[in-house]
Amino acid sequence: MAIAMDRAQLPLNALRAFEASARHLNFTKAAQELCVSQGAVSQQVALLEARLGAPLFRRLPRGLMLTDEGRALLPVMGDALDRIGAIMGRIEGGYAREVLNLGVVGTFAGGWLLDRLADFARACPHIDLFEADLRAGRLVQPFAACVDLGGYWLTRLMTRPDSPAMADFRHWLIAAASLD
Amino acid sequence: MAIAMDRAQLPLNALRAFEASARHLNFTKAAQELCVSQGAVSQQVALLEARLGAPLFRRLPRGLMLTDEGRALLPVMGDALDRIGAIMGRIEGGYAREVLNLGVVGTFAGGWLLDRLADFARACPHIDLFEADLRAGRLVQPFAACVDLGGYWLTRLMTRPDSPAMADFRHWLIAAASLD
DNA sequence: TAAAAATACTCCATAGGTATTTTAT
DNA sequence: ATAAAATACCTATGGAGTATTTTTA
Repeated sequence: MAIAMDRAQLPLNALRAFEASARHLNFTKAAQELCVSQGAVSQQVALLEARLGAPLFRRLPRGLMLTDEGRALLPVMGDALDRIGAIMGRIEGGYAREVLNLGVVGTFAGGWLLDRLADFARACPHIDLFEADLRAGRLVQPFAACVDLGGYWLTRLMTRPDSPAMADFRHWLIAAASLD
Repeated sequence: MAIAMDRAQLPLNALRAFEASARHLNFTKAAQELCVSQGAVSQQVALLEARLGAPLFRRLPRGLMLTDEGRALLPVMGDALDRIGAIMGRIEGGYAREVLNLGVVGTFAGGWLLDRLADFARACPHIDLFEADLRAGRLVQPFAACVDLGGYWLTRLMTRPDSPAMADFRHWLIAAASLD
């Protein structure tokens, strides 16, 4: 696995411009969505491509085509922006008050636990957010899984289990089972 | 579910400043990590809090404590930046050439499929990236799941299945099974 | 040839720096 | 009293606008 790019250096605005461009396959339409000019989007994408050392699009007379690199980048950025937008909307709307954090091992999450979490979500509508880190020893590490259900998230937690912020989570539950 | 914040308006740099601050629980250390001044981080976080209409930290004499809102935001941002940094590193290193995209329904992915994908990854090391959208009719919609295994990703695809970009994916496979 | 991207040039808003004050225990 | 955050003020860079040229099927 290649070294991850340092997050301090990530050109986040350029990545957003890329994501919109890749969805529309058209810089002009992306610019409209982002409320900026076509030239601005073109420059941001060019900057990103320069940083990566690889083109993300092939420029065609009637729009754009994704390169393999662009094709790899699009779903990651689309997903990231979706999730960020969702949590921002939740917080803005005052719906991020109660948090349940959950660590799960193995195939447990897909069956027994998931059923019960659906019940739990119905029983405790005031608890808004579930987050889980799933690790499976028998697979190549690191293993992680994340699950969305109905606007609630089972997504990975413990991204950095040694972070001081993790010491203060309200609930901390580790569930482990071997259901193979 | 609250309305998601428009991605064009997301203050991405402020969100990055928040994420570093939340990990360190300290603006000064976050500033060092980001190679900017303490005042810059303080201002960015204040801007973000103003946008959200909610504080993300409680300021203490010896550092910071996350509010519920901050606690909800941190794992989302940490995860997003991890994933973005990883894919950027891959592309930068020239490891994003071949892409296999995969849609999966139900509990299929956790068992049968996952075993075979591990084999597949060994057999086809030149295919770098797997991506999957998992939907389960019996759960509250929308349901999605994503799985990381060993630096490869099974993460959700079809974020926007109607996007023109999706028409051009190299492989498109839908696997469905009822293994309950 | 036509639609859309690249580019050149300019401008300015905003992110950031420095220095100082305020806060909370 | 002290460590760290907030603030004030200033600077400068990078993001954005407009207009034009270039690209390529």
